[in-house]
Amino acid sequence: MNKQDAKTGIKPTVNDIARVAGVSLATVDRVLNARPGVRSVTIEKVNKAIAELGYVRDTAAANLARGRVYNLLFILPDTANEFVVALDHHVTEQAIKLRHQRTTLDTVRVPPFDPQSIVQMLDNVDASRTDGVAVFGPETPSVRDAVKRARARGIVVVALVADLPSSERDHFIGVDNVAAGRTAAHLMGRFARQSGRVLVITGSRLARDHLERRKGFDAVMSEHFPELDVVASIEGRDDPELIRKMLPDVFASYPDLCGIYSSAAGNPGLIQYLSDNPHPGLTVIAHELTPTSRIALNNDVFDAIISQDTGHLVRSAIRLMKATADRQPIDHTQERIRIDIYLRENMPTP
Amino acid sequence: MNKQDAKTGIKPTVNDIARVAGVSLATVDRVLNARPGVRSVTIEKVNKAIAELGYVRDTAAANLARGRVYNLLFILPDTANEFVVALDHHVTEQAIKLRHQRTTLDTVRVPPFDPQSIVQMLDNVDASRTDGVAVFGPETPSVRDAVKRARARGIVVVALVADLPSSERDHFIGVDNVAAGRTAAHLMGRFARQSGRVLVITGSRLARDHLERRKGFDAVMSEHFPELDVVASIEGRDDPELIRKMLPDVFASYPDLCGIYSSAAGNPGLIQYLSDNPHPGLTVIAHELTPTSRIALNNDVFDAIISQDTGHLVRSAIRLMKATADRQPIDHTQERIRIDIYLRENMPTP
DNA sequence: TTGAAAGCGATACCAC
DNA sequence: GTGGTATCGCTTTCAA
Repeated sequence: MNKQDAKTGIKPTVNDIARVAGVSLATVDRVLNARPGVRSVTIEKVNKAIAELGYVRDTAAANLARGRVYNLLFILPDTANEFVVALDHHVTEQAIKLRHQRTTLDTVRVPPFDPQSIVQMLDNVDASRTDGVAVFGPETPSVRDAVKRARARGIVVVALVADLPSSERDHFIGVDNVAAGRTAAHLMGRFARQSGRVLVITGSRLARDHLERRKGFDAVMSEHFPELDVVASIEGRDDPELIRKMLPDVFASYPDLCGIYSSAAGNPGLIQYLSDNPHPGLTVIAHELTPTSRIALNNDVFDAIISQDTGHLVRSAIRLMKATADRQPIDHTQERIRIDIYLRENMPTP
Repeated sequence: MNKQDAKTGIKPTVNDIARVAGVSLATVDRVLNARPGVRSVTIEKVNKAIAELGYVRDTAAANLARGRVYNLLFILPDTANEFVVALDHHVTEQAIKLRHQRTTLDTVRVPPFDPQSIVQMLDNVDASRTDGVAVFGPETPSVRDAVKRARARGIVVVALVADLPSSERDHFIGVDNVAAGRTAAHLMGRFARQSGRVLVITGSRLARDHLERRKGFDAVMSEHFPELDVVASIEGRDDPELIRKMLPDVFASYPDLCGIYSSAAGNPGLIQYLSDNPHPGLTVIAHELTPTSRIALNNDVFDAIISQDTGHLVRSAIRLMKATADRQPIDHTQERIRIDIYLRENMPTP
């Protein structure tokens, strides 16, 4: 006897649809996956059954039958800075974990601040071997076009950390950097012990995330903390050594410097300088919780750190690439990357 | 021809094990699932093949074959406070999402601060119908014992928000509340505009999370900010109306009050009072980002909010209960709940 | 244009 | 103690 009496409110399956629609399993599958070669009358019947039963596909079973494998690629800048190292680390970690879940993760490193390398990487991605790519890089016209080309080939492309809005990437995984800059300014304003000058250290004019932070920082400083004077920023190019060398001049020029906002990478240079030349009363706010910045926070060299969870960034990128590739819905609250504020007291244990 | 030549480095399956070990599928399964009735010699053979091939079970396939369904239960205090409402909301949200992924989620509400109701609920949980329970409640000897009994029956029990360490619960999902209290103190110390008195509003002496926060707060205040004097705390029992009524006396007693740390629930009462009786220069730090506290932050009634992500709490609890029920490994970095600090500038959009 | 039947990887019932 | 085999929900040849 057939399990006809499955009216029991349990989950309907493809078999139920086939029975109700009076067609075969194969036909149900054709309709379900929009495959050609089905009369529209039949399509109607099947769709009616689907709606009637409230059918929802069991993705796990589908992937099993299909032998579905997700091949994802991360394109990261080839810098030694700890934030990128942390991202890379998390990709590797997920890679070994997801190997047993039909997912492969690869990472390629391209020269930093070099749009052409990214373009080249993107153009080399083979749609038949790669389902999705996560890109952390500058937004230039050439990158934008390469992203568009990749997407046209059917590859899912997401922007990581720094957005590439003009490229029509599938998703952006990262924080609102304008808000991050505003947050830094708010903390600077409330923490600064006196009025005086404030220095901003930026990274590159090419980096969208850096520009946005700067913008947000300036807005809040001028609006809410007029007693603090933001002086011309220095461009550290994420280079610790360069930053360390630039600082003596800055302090010489502004004896009343009371705050520094390190909005990009290169923190080790700043920390080195400040450790060698202590400036008590100086309020320092930097980005990204890393082994080095963690120590600086513990030693009162930094007063606060604005951060984003690298593990979350990577896991979120993976989930979004898979969901997009499968045209599945997204849980936006889970994917929203928060702007973390860390003080000495609330750092997570390493 | 058989797919003998699967030496291609691809994932080994139960079939590969059976072939290599020279036994049947059924026997492989017996060994894999530690079922009785297999000679130790045979067990050896199979285990050897498993190790040799580096086999890892495909959970998706296993759950499909098994018809595995996860039935999980959340026990939450029956209060109208927004934090609990948010938790409840996320449980419901996940419930409808996971319904299509072999998972059912239920919530029961028990009277707040009432250990006996929790004990009753726990004792009534049927191990044959429920795989795991997440409990948010006070740590009392009776609750501790009920948790132990539930676990003895084979039910996974996790503590949510407030830990129940003495119960030997399977996991705790929540923040380090001592550190949260320390964080609040650090912010209070840096934000307070002058020296003076600081008030702490606690919830219940039964609530472990409240006690821990208080402990952390006091420690940092006395150690780092001696210019601020923490006065005897008031116990608000998470009751907005009660809190509102207690405040006039407090302000009368301490004209130099310069800070309030609202360490538990009941914020609406505090906000109401402060809106009716503005105290410019007063630094207020509260817990949990909710619709109400969000507005208070926006209106400068609150200076900062210490929070924990309710969506993350719920998703994490679910993942942990499932993983524990299946004896699967856990990604601790993903499950760590962060102590969030929110200023007006970095609140996530609602 | 449609259907029958063989899997995907793992489990479980029923024999021997 | 072991092995054969149907089954889970879905996909995919191969025929008809």
